[in-house]
Amino acid sequence: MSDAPGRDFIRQIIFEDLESGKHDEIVTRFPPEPNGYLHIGHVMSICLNFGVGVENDGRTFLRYDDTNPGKEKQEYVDAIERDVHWLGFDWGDRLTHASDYFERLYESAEKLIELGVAYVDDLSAEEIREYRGTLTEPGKNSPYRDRSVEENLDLFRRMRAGEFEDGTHVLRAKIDMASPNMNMRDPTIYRIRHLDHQRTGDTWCIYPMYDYAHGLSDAYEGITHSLCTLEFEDHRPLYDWFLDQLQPEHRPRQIEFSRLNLAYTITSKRKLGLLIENNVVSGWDDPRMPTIAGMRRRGYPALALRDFVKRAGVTKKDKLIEMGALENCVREDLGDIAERRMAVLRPLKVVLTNYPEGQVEMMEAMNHPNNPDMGTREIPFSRELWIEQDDFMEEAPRKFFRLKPGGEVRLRFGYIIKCEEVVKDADGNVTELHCTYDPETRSGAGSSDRKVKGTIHWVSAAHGIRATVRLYDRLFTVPDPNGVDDFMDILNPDSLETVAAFLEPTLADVTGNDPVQFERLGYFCPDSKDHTVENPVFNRIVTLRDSWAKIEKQAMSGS
RNA sequence: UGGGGGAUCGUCUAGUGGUAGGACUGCGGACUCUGACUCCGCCAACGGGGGUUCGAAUCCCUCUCCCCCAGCCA
Repeated sequence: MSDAPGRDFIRQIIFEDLESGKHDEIVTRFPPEPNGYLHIGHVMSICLNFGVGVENDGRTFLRYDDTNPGKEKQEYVDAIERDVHWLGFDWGDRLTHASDYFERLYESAEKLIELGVAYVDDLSAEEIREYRGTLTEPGKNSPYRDRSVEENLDLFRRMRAGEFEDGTHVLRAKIDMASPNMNMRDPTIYRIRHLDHQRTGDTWCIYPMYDYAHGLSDAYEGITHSLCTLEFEDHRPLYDWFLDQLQPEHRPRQIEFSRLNLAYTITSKRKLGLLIENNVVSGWDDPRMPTIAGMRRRGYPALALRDFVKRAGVTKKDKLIEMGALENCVREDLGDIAERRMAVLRPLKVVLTNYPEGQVEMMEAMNHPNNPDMGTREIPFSRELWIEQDDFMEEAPRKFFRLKPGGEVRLRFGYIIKCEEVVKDADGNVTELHCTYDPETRSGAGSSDRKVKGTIHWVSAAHGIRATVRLYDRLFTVPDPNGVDDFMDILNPDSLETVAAFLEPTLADVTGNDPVQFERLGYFCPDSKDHTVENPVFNRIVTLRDSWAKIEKQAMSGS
């Protein structure tokens, strides 16, 4: 690890705190609320918090911020643990919950009352809002603000005892109703919720608010650096205020960084939930979702995700990162590790008229062009083959290196073939190509060193495996859907395309969901939910870079 | 017309008074039994205006733009 460049502003602060002796151990925490699935934005936070811990031989807690029963579910708790582990991080025995501290938090709240800096308010939610004032006008004090310590204590204990209905009382911090910072205008500390909590059951009917519970939980765990996103910046004075009042043994410091936004995607848990409710996607782990579960199912490697957020960096500037940056990381990782296979997504029949009927040759194919250690496999070659519809053009432009009438092309790991005849149906659609092959040009062993410009992939018609392949695209049509209220209007109708494909036979019995490259097409993996040996279902993780597509695009816009 | 933050190539990011660098994208080329990979090259930025200084992205003044905050959500 070298210094200065490469160290973001948070790591710089931590470095200095270690240098100066302010801390001799770094303790961080990743504190999700279990009210939804983790998404790409959380990957950033996870990598930062756990990364900083690992880099400094420190400790990192996975702490559930479960202070709001009703919104939180065990399903989400389980998903979060799975996702963090999958990303490659481990919290050891440091799995905690804000709810672990409910008793301590309660006691501290009584202490705030005794200190005279907290009071029970009888105002309704609506009245509190009215009393709060606006961004430009100060608020005014609640008529209940000056109750005695005894009265407050009595009321608060009765709140806990369940004597009051939801919404009738809250405990508030007594700070400053005229503060220019809205968070300091006597924020609520406890509210009444006669609701079972997923962990504490019916033990409590009052629950602490985030601002109160969070800083103290940090303190209880000895967190040194409490890293959160920018929108909590003006909560920091309140975070510090609680610590000032209660003087816990450890004093954590909150530092804020900017969220990571990905172009053409949303990360609001609420909106993601709506996509599911409206059946736009199949669930939290739909491969189009920006959730960790979705990206995992899509086939994005954990390493690629980690690399991506590392490259995005930690700053305080709003980010809207291009999709291409993520895709680049995915390709970069997969390029080295994914074995190559052949598959035809949109089949067109080719008949080799001079190839003996019934003959089958086994062709040797490299599993990876740049890494012989990954071995070879054998693929059957026969008289009738599938090739990609896109690999044939009847009237081809000059730069088209694939098959055209009278033209030649190499079949990858096979022979050079020549297109002799185009067979069409009554409507003029091309249904079949009659070609001849050159026996001297067998891959590897060929006696001819003849070269042709194009090489295309293929699958033997008699041996190909039928499979469903799902092709994914962005979910939205605009770069920043976060800003759009009715996001149903900007959905990409083509975010999922399903095709019936033919796969080379070596793909017949894959069971895991290891990624492979379908040569010339992209990276694919068996779908973790729907794939079976009987009914193979593959997801396209990401396409390959396609410079031909660019040429085509230019030609289209140019003419 | 309150408060808190932020502005560097299209995108992300380095830089802390001394040649504005990297990554992604884009463009051009080499190579190629994947139009992939790899390699080479190119385009491209300090929000505006003043000031201090031999010298400013960096310091000062000023303006502009963007984001966040009025939950008994986190």
